[in-house]
Order: sequence, then structure tokens, then C-alpha cells
Amino acid sequence: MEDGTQAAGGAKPSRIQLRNRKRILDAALDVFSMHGFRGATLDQIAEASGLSKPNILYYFAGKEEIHVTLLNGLMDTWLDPMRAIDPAGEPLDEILRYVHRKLEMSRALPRESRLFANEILQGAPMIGAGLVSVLKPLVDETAALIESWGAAGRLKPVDGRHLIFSIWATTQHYADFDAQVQVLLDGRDGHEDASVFLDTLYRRMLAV
Amino acid sequence: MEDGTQAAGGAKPSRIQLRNRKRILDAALDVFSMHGFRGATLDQIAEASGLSKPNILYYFAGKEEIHVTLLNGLMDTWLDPMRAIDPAGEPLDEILRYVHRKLEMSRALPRESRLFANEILQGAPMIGAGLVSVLKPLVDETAALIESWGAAGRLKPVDGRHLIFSIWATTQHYADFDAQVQVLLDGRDGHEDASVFLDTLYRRMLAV
DNA sequence: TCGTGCTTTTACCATTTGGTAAAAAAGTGG
DNA sequence: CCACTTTTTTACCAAATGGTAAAAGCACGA
Repeated sequence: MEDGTQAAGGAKPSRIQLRNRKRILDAALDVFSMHGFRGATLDQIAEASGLSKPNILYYFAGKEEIHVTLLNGLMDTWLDPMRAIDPAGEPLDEILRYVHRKLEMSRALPRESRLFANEILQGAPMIGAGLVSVLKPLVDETAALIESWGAAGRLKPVDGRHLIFSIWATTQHYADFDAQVQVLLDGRDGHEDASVFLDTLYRRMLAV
Repeated sequence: MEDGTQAAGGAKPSRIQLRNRKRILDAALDVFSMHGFRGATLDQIAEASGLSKPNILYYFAGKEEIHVTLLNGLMDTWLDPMRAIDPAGEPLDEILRYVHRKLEMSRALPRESRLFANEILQGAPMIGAGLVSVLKPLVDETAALIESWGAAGRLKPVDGRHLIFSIWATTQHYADFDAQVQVLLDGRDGHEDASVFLDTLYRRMLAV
């Protein structure tokens, strides 16, 4: 009686629940990343997941809850490369490793990249709070680290935040604006050349 | 009789038509850039423009035509900075001037930037053809110019297309992901610092 | 001033869409 | 095999949305 009868916050998610929630979230990632939140419909998610619409609403309270669940669930994965920057490492190597890991994520997880891009473009209506509580502290810390490296003469001094912005922008560009990149590269996969280009860019920017 | 009775393709747009079409397009730019094509509604555009919904449909055949009209009308403005690159100029100055003009557009015309970003994110369903016929030739030409500068020893050699991608990404980032930038900069306007950062970035990347 | 054609409003519609109620159909522990 | 719970389906709905028909207003030259 005291447990949420619905498949919500309870304590013991059954095997069926685990499997179906996963199916729904994967289908929703497809649909949301392709059409954006408002452009996506529950019917599309239903068809892509192989479940009926009411069945989906048995597992999630509504369309918005699916979207928020996706966003929150992916936030950690998304920020992992930044967390992996080692303050004890060699500064230039750490930054370049971060760039390459971000670019690799752009290639491996383009749906996730577009999901976030859509959300931010719309003004982050659903993860605004997450940006403040999760992203901001991490960025503040990382920017400070980068600038301390600069002050110590181990990197050319740069504005840490704007460096981070530029790394996000240049790497995620290949996922978010893939339609344009495809046209301009005649359908060739640009990630290999992008990797070389970005390596050069940030090496020249930062190497002492 | 032979002219499209509707305010469409005729030959002599009246003063009223000019004014109202402008109103509609401006309102639509607000709404589309904020919510994306599918997230925007005719009612929102109607309210923002001060016209009734049927009145809007008197001037445009449908929601999609408004969107396409906006996209096509803005394409030229959007590409002007790239067209302004002077093959006879000093290479580094020309590139840096391009970067600064793009960044300035990001600050002055964020709605336009988001409109395009939304469209490309969704796979460019409405301007795919325009990308091929207008954007691609210009980018091909500009990339070739940049690489010829590199080959002539007037710039450090770089992949022209990926350089262009990086300039788009880094400058438009401030408009498209403004919600995130605002959070991470505590609401400060980042364009001044961005200008300095990007100047340094591309100067170090390209100066011989 | 009057008529003609451009512009705007008033009423509607059909479809789509997020969501619900309740019954049917599995599962599952005893 | 049975009672009880979880899962799925069937049948709906109200609101939102893109769009239309046709009448009413309006501008402006003859």
C-alpha cells in the first residue's frame, strides 16, 4: 500500500520493469534527439519501443518525465571526460586527451549530443537546475585548474571557461550539425580529419 | 485574373502587404527560434504579430511557408561575413576579421543563429537543397582559398573546411547555447572575453 | 459617392496528441 | 491449481492545432 503502485519510485523494480523502461528510454532517445521534445510524440516512442502508448504511460508518468529521466541519466556520462582530467597530469596532455574524448563521444553518441543541444537551444527548461547544481561546479573547478596551469607557466595562459566552451563547440559540432557537415564533406566521415585539426588547434593554442 | 489572388507570387505588393508580411516574419523569427519549427504554433505567431491566425494564413500559405521564407531570406545575411573574405587581403587579417564578424553576428542576431541551429539539428528538412546549392559552393571556394594561403606560406597550413567548422562552432555557440553560457558565466556577458579568446586561438593556430 | 477588389474577422473543422479508465491477460507465490 | 499482483490492451476523451469558408470591413480610384 505504501509503495507507489505505479512503476515509479518503489524499491524493487522487477525484471520486466527494468527491461521495458530501458526499451522506452532507448526509443525515446532516438525520437527526442531527432525531433526535439515538442516535435516528438508518444506514438512515435511507442512504435519505436514496440510497446503501446498506454503501456508506456504505465512506466512513466508522462512525456516530460521520460525526457527528464533521459537528461538526468545521461548527464553523468556526458561529463565523464571532464571529470577524467587529472590535476596531477601533464597539462597539455590532459587537455588534448579531453578534446579527443569529447570528439569520440560526438562520434559514438550523437543522439545524446543532439538531445542536450535541443534542450539547451530551447533555454534548458528541464535541466536548468541540473546545469547550476552539477555542471557549474565542475566547470568552475576545471576552469580554475586550467588557469592555475597557465599561471604556473605549464600552459600558455587562457580564459578557462572560454577554452572549455570552444572545446565543447568544436567537438559537438560534428554530432549536432551533422546534416550540414555531411553536405560540406560530400558524405565523407570527417572525424579523422577533425581529430587531426583539433589536435593541432589546441596544441598551438596551449603549448608553452 | 492571372495573378495569384493571394498575397503570393504576384508583382505589386501593396504597402499593407509589405508591412504585414514583415510583421509576421519578425514575430515568426521570435517564435521559431525559441521553440523550433514543430514547437512553434500559429497561434503564438498570431499573438506576437498582432494579427489573427486566419489573417496570417492570408499572407502565407501555411506554417511551413513562413519558416522556409525566413530561412531563405536570412541565408544571404548569414553568409555575408564569409563572402566578405578578400582573396587579395592579408590572410591572417582576413580570417580574424571573419571570426570577429561571426562573433558579432552571434551577439547581434541570436534569433537567426538559433533558427538555423534548430533547422540543422533536425536534419535540415527544409533547407537541405539550399545547403547544397548556396552554402557548399561558397565553402568549397573559401576552403580552397585558405588552403592556397597555407600552401603559399602565408598561413600555417590547415584543413580549410575544418577550420571553417571550428569558426562557426565557436562563434555560434554563444548564441545557440546561451542558456548554458549564462549559467556558467553567472550572467556576465561573455562576448568581450570571447572576442579576446578567439582572436588568440586563431592567431596562434594560423600565424606563420 | 459608389463600386470593386483587397484585407480582416467570425465561425468552424478534422486531425493529432497527451492522457485516462477499466477490463483482460499474464505472472507469481503458496 | 488458486488467489493476488503486475502488466498489457481496448476503448475513449478533451485540448490543441493547422487550416478553411464565407461573410463583413475597408481603401481608393472613377
